[in-house]
Amino acid sequence: MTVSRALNDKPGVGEQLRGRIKLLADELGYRPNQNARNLVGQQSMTIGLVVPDIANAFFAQIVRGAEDTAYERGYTVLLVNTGESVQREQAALDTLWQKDVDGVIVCSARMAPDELQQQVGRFPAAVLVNRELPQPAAQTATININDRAAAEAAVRHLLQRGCSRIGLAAGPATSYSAQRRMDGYRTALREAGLWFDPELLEHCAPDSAGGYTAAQAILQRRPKLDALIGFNDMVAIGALQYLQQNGYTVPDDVAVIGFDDIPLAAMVRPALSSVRADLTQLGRSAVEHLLRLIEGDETVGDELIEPQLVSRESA
Amino acid sequence: MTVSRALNDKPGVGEQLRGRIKLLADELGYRPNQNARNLVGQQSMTIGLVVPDIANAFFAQIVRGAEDTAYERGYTVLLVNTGESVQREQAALDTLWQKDVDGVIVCSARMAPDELQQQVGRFPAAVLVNRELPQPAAQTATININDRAAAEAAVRHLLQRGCSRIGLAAGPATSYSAQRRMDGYRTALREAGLWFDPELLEHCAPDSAGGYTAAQAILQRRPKLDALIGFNDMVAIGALQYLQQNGYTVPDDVAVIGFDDIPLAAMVRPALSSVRADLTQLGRSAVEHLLRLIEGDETVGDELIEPQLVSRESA
DNA sequence: TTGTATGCGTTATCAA
DNA sequence: TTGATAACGCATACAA
Repeated sequence: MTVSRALNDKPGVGEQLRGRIKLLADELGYRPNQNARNLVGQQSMTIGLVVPDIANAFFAQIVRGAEDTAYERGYTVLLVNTGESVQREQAALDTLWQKDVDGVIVCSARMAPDELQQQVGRFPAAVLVNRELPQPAAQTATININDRAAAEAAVRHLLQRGCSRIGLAAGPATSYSAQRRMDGYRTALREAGLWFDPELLEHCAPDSAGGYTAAQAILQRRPKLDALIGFNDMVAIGALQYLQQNGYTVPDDVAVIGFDDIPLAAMVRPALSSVRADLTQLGRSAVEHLLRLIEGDETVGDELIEPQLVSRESA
Repeated sequence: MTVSRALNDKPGVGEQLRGRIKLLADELGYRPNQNARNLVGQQSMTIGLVVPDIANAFFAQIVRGAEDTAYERGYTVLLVNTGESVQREQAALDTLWQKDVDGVIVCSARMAPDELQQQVGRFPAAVLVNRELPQPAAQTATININDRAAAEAAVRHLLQRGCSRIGLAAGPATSYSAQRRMDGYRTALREAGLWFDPELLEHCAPDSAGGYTAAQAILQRRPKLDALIGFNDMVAIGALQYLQQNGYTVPDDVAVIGFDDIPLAAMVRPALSSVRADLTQLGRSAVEHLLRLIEGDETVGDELIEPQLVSRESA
């Protein structure tokens, strides 16, 4: 007991004895066993982080920010990859719960809203990334990227350049992000007094092949297109390829903008303009919110990350 | 006790009682507490994974492969990011040890060889990625990418194309990989009866900026260069940019090859040839080796991953 | 200031 | 086949 007190800097130990204990512990390479600590029911100083695909740069950046912050605060991260499968998401949350994590951060889960809410409710604290909750729950916060604002920024930038026939390779119809970006797209057009032309919009897979075929489809319907927004950078780059292969000059004939600002965006020719969110910061912020929730702070609100337009050659 | 036996499918429980127990456990949402299990001294079914930078695609792929395999085998991965700092590497291994992990996988640590060996010796099992051990230790295996063979393959490919003045943007002088690749480079040249010209070699940071300046430096010394090998794809892409901006045609004037085959390699113009190792497979393999070590298999040997040349437009 | 008894949730061991 | 007891390593509550 005295040893425990000495090592944990708790009062009630003679200073000289404390010194001897610490010295000896050091010599012996003593490290307190975390499992035993957790068992007694304190904090486990561990948080769970659930991501669909760690090899995806988007999530990797978030993970990095989260890991860094957790480390600074003395927490360890339990990472689980779900491979976009609901079943594995379930299993992940089960595992984390069994390990007594102090809280979880869940990135864009596939789970249905109410099931997610229920699953996440078991934990002492939780932060949801890129998901909204049906009803706000205690001990839970959300962090979303302001997709509407991102899309609006893209449209306004193109309008300022003098574009007026702006296409949208909109990504998967089922994606929440895609829906919010479509929203922002329509809002910005309306504000500019422009009519929304459904023929300028095409859903597509969220990769370069999707962008390629979407660009093709839109241009066949509306050959006088003067700008194109991609659901993400890969889509935009696919569109870029189609345009270049079919005699359009970018940005003079058609300006192009993507989202996310992946490293590739700066490297293609012409360099791709993109609307970016600071994902490392998002990860940091997620952990900070989570720790505040863990500490019982009731004032933790949801956060909306404001993206910024990075203007390069393509628009 | 009977409950424990029933739920763990151990013999010594009446079948009907076992059934009732399982049913009830299910209803109650019972999940065994991992900390208590670990405390009793069984396996923790958890492995540690230490990487320098999870946001680096190279490591992200390894992590993904490792995570997948671990999940399939019922293990959970404790991920720790070290940010290329020796101190944090230390802290990471300490934390993992305190958590009673069954084994660790350490990716290209910065730690000095003997310190690494000592640190890693505390664990029941360990796998080192891209590191060699001073003296082979029990319960420890290594997985390395055959950098020498990779560099030799690159050089031979260039020789076959008719190149004979082959530059090397060699990466950080302190990197083990870089040293092995230099080795392979010199070996392949010697085999072809070519003299090694130190002026054709330039160390550089392992990113596109490094490649850019290295290309510049080498070309100023040897303007008649006809091929350039980058330490990795980012270096090669940086070199590509320098070449294009200075009027060289790739691959006609100067052929370019990189290493790693990151997704970006296929997307730049001209598409980059690269020597790739299957990193997801490496991650899978690392976990499989580790689990065999954990199970006490004495026959686990070191592994050497053989990379393959992916020939695209640039060489 | 120091030390003893107790309990966290699970499993190994031994008894019924 | 079932159940009682002890133990894992630590920290809380209480006694000396």
